Amino acid sequence: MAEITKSYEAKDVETKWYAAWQEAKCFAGRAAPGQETYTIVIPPPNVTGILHMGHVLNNTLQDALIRRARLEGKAACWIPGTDHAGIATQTMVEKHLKKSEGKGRRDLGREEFLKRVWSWRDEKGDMILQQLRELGCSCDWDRTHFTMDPGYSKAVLTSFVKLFDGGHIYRGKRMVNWCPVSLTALSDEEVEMRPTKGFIYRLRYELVEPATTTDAEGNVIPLTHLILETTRPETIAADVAVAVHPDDPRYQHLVGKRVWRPLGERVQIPIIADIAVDPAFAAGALKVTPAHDKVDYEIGQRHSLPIIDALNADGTLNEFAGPELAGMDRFAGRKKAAEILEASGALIEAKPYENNVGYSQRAGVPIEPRLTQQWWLKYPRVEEAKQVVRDGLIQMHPERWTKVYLNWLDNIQDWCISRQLWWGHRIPVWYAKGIDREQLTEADLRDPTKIHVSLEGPVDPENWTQEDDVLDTWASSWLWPFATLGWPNAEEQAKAGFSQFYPTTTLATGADIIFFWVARMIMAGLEFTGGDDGQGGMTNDECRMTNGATTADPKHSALGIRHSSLSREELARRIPFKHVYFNGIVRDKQGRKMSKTLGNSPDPLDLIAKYGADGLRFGILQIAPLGQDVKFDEDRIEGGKNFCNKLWNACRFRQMSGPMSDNTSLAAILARVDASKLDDDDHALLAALIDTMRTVERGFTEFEFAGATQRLYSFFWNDFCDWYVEVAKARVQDPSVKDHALAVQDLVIREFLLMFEPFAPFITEELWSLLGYVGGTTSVSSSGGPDGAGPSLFLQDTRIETADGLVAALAASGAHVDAAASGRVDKLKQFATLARQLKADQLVAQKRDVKFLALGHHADWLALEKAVSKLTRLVGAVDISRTTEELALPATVTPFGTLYLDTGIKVDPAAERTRLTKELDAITKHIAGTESRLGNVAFTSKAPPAVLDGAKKQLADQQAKRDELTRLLKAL
RNA sequence: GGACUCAUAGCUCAGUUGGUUAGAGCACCUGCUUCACACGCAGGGGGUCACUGGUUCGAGUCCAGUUGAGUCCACCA
Repeated sequence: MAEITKSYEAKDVETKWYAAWQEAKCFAGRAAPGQETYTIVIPPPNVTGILHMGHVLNNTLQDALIRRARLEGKAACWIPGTDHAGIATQTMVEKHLKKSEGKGRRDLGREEFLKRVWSWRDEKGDMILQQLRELGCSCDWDRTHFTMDPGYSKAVLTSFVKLFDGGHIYRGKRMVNWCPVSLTALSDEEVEMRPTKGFIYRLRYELVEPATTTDAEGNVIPLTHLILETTRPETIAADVAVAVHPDDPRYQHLVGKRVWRPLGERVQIPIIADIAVDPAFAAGALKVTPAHDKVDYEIGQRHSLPIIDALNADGTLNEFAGPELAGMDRFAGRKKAAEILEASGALIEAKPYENNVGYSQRAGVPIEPRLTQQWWLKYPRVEEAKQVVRDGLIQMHPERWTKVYLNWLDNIQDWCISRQLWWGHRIPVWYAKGIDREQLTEADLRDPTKIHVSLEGPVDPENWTQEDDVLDTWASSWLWPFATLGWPNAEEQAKAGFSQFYPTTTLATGADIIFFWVARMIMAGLEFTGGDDGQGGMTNDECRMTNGATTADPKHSALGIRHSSLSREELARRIPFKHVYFNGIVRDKQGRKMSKTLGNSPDPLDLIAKYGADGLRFGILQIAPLGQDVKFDEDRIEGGKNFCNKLWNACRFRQMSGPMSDNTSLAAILARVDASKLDDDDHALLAALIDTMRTVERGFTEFEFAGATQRLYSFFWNDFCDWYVEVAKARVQDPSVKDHALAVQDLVIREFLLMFEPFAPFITEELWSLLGYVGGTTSVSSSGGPDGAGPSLFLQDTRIETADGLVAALAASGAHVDAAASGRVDKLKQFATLARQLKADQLVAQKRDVKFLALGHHADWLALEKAVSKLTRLVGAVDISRTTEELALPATVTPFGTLYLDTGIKVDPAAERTRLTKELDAITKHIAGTESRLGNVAFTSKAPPAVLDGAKKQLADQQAKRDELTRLLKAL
C-alpha cells in the first residue's frame, strides 16, 4: 500500500480519479428492474457560458445529492447539457463578428450566419461542461443534451404543433416589449423595471376653441390651453388625443373639444374621456400615444383612435416624429423635442424626475412598447400546475417559494413565444405564398389553405414561405426534464429509461428562474407526458371543455379556468420533478450579485487550482444555508482546503500508527473490534459518529447542507482528531489493545469517508484506496446494487450505512454503544483544558516535565486514575498523581476536585490571588442567578422535573467549586 | 401598492420542538516546529442576540409593532 504524503496535493488526485471514474462508467444512469431511481436534470448552462460561482454552488449541490443517492444504492442519473440561449448566444456571436470581420448578421444572411453560430458552438460549447468535470460533477456524460440537437429540436417543434392543434397558440398584433438593441420582442419576464432618472416635461397644449373655467373664488376666467405632463416629448408627434378622467370636474366641459398638437405637423387632436386616467396624478390629463404605450394603446382601442408609429425598430425616430427629429436616436430626440417645445413656448417646465422604466434584461437598455405581429401561447395546465404544488406532489424547499409560484400562476398572462432572431428553433409555420401576413384573421390561422403547421413542413414547399421568427429559448428549455429522456419518440424514451427516470427526483436551481423555467416546466410536464399513450396531451373530455379557447386578449385568457380531470395518480406521473431546491444567489462581501461586469466573481478554476475541487465544494456548501443567499468569502474556501488536509493527515497518521488490516468491508473491520475492550472514549466517539450520521441523513432529506457539512467538520476535527486520536496514542502503544484501537479508527474513518464523499469526492476516493477500503464486496447492510454484490472498485460503488444500520451492525458484533460515556469523557476534556490553562497561566505551557497533583474525593481519583496515562500525554506532564493534603501551589478547580501544578518554581501569591478571585467572582455571579431561579416558586412549581433537577445539580456543582476556590484563596 | 427574507463576536455564519454560563471558522493576542498535520497544536480576549412591547416560571428562539438591509410581483403619463 502506498505511503501517504505529508500534505494533500489535489491536482493529480483529481485528474487521476476523474479519468478512472469515467473509464469505469461510474456515472452511467442505469436502473435494474425495480431499483429505486434518483434523477436530476441539470439546469442547462448557456452553451457559450463559462463557469461562475453560481454554477459552482448549484452543481456542487446536485453532485452531492446524486452521489449520496448512489451510495444509498439508488440508480442515480444526472443528465447534463447546455442551452442554446437564443439572444445571449446570437448577441455574442454578432459582437464577435462585428469585431473580427466588421460585419453584421444581415451582411452574411441567415444561413451563413447560422453556420457561424454553429461553429462557435462547436468550438466553445463544451467548455462549461469540461469545467464541471473539474469540479467533480458526476453527470452521465453519455446523456449530454443540447437544446438545438436534432432530437431535442424535434421535441420543441412537436410541442409547438401539439399546442397549436390544441388551440393554445395564436398569432396577433399587439403591444410587446421590444428590445431596440436585440431587435426582438421579449416576454414580460425578460423585462426588468429599474428606477431611472430623467425629466418630466410640463407642457401647454393650446385649445383649438378657447373655453372658460372658474377659479377658486368662482370667477369665470378664460382658458386657452390644457396643461399636461410627459416624460417622453419625442413621441408627441405620434399623439392622437388628450385624455382626461370622465368625472374630473376641471376638464369635464372640455371633453369633445380639441387641442393643437404642439410638435410635428400642426394638427388638431380630440380631448377624450377615459377611466384609465388618474385625475390625481400629475396634471390629470394624459397625452395619448397608442403606438408607444400599453395604456395609451388600450385607450386608443376603446376610442377607435388612429395609430401613429414614430419609432423605428432600432429605437431611432422616423419621419412621423417630425422632420427635426427624424433619424435621431430616441434619447437624443427627447432632448431635441424639449428644445423645440421650449422655443415654441409650449414647454412650461422640465423637472428632474425618477420613474420606473422597463429594461431589457439581456441588453440593459430601456425597452419600447411596440405594436407587432407575434405568436402567443395560452399556457396549458395552469390549474393542474397549481394543484400539484398545493397538494404537495411537488415540494419546494424552502417552502415559502410556493406562495410566489402560486401568485404568479394566479396572475398569469399569455406568453409571447416568438423572437425576431435567427438563432433558435424556427417556428414550424408556413404561410401560403401571396397572402398578406398582416391581414390574417384568427379564422385564417385555422385554414389549411392559408397556414400550414406541422413538423415536416408542407409537401409542396414551393407554394409556401416559412415563418421567419424563432421560438423563445424558454419555449425549448421548458421541455428539458422529458425531452432529455427521449420524448416524444417512444423508442428513444425506452432507450433512455424514461419510465424509470421520470418524474425526476430533485430540481436544484436558483429562485430567479422560478417563472422562466420552473413553473413552465411543471406546466409542460403536465401537458406533454403521461396519458395512456405516454405522450401526454389532453383527454377527450378536456378537448371538449377547451373548445374554441383562443382569446384575443392576453389579460383575460386565463379566466376560462379549466378544472383538472386528471387523477392524483396521473398528476404524479406527469410532474417533471418531486422536489425543487432553490439554492441562494452567490454574492460578494458587499452583498452585490456576482457578475462579469462588476468583476467581483472569482474564477472557479483559479479557486480549484488554489484550494482543490474538494476544498471549493466543501467550502461553498458550508456557507450555503437553506434558501438564503450566500455571501462569498474566500476564507471559507481556504477552510475547506485546510479541512481536506486535516483529513489527509489523520489518515496518514493512521497509516503510520500500525499495519493496515482487512478494511474491505464493514464486517471485516467489525471483526477486529473487540467489544470487551471498548472504553469510554470508544463509546463517546461511536456515539458522536452515529449522531453525525443522523445529522447528515437529515441534511440530505431536508436540504440542510450547511448543517451537515458543519457537523462533519466538527466531528472529524474535534471529536476524532483533537480528542480521540490524541487519547488513542497511548492505547496504540499498548500491544494488548492496539489492534482494537486501530480497528475503531478504521471503522470511523470508513464511515466518515462514505459520508464525506458526496461533498469531497476526490480526496475521499484517494484515501479509500490508500487505506485499503477498496475491493471487498458491498457492505453488510446493503441489499446489493444494480449489478449485485460484486466487488467494489470505488468508494462510490459501496453502500453507505444508515445510522440505524450501523447501530445494528455494532450490536450484532456485541458492541452496544454506551450513551453515558460521552458525559464522562466530557468531564475528562474539561479536566484537560483546565490543566493546560493552569500551565499557560503559569507560563509553562510548552514545558512537558511538570507534575500535577490532584486533591479530591476517592471516587474522583478513581475516575481520573483510569485516564491518567492519556491525560499526562494530553496535557504535557510527566505525572498526575494523587495528594491528600492541601498544597501551597497554583491550583484550579476541576470536575474531579482541585488540581495543583508543581513547576518547581515558587508561587507568586499576589498573582494567584488575582487569578482565583476572578474565577470566584464569575462563579459567584452564576450561583446568584441559579439561586434566584430556584428560589422562584413559579419556576419550581411549573418547570419540568428534568429542568429543575438540572438546575439543582448545577447549583450544587457551582457551590462546590465556589467553596473550593474560597478555601484556596484563604490558603494563600 | 402587494408578497417575502434577513438583522447574533471585527468579518462570514450556526443556534433543532422556548430550558444550565449563546457557539464555529476567519481575524486578533500569547505560547509552541511536541515523533499526523504551521493547511498545524495549546491557551486567551471579544456579543445588552437591531429596537420596543407582549405571551411565559423562563425568550436569541413564539406574537405584535418600530427601524434598517435586501428580494420578488404590480406600476401613472
